[in-house]
Amino acid sequence: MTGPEEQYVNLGLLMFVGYRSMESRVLEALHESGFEDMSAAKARVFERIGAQGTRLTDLAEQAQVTKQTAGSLVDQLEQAGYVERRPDPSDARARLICIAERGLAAVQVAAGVVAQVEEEWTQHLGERDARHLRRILTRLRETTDPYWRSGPG
Amino acid sequence: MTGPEEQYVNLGLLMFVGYRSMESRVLEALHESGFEDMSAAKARVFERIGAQGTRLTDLAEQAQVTKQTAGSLVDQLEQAGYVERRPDPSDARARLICIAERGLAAVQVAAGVVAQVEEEWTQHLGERDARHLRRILTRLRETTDPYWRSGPG
DNA sequence: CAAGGTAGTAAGATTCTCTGACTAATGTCC
DNA sequence: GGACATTAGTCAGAGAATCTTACTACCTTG
Repeated sequence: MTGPEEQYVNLGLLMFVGYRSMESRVLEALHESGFEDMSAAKARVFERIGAQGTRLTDLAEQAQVTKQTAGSLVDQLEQAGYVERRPDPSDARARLICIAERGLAAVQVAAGVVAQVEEEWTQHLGERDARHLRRILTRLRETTDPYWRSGPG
Repeated sequence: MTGPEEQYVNLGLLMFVGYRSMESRVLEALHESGFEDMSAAKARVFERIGAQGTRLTDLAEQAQVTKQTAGSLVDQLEQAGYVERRPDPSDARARLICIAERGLAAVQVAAGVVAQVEEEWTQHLGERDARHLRRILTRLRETTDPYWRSGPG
């Protein structure tokens, strides 16, 4: 009780700091690599597109924005060449949002930065705690992610 | 390629899910308690106000927005009675943003929800992993939080 | 086929956020 | 002490993100 005691910080805030750090790093790298029209909001939708394409409604739910917001962001991503909309063979109302050529290039850059940041974090935390962190956060997701395992398989 | 294998999710995204969950819960409780004019953006600034008051520039830095954005949010918080600006005795240019009466009431509600959510998380993860999570995130903050330990003591 | 639900779009307002330019107080360096 | 750079904060205006309400087209179920 005498030293420079660490004041209490809630877990949500602690996660925010880490999340925000990763986001900034990725966005910064994208801007430097010619993807200057990528923004945080667009990236939050973009990064949730699955390999076989994802419906707008699912993107909206995962990113936790309304369908209209997601739709507007996808419009911009489409015009910028990051994604394309294809008809969904299983439902004529729906369309699958798929990653287009420019999007693939961005994904590669982003994946590189993510790997590097995670490596830096592992250096700081140690292999053991880094593994722990991933495992615990993954388990936490079971209670905090409304979308978790309700998605389209 | 056969089972429902857990697909790789980066640590930033994992933290986002947890952070967002906490934020939603707190905001929801505030809205139900008569603090309907509180928003996520305002809360992100508000929750960083220290016990002795905090300067606008520090709030902006911690919340990772510009001074202008923070200033605008503080204006709204002030008009809504959550905070008040007082002269900073140590610098006539600066003012200390302090939590006002209504703000204290909101803090109490928020603190209650945070405690409850953390309790739920502890139930899900187990005491041991919950402690681990806090410890690891706190340590991670040393590398990810640009404001960390650069603040006004 | 009719009724109700789901996928997505349209229009418009509000909120958040930034850039650029500015004032006033402080700190620094001779 | 005075010139100059720095720091705290505000003003003005634009752009981005987000929401609510309302709508169309398609699907599902009986």
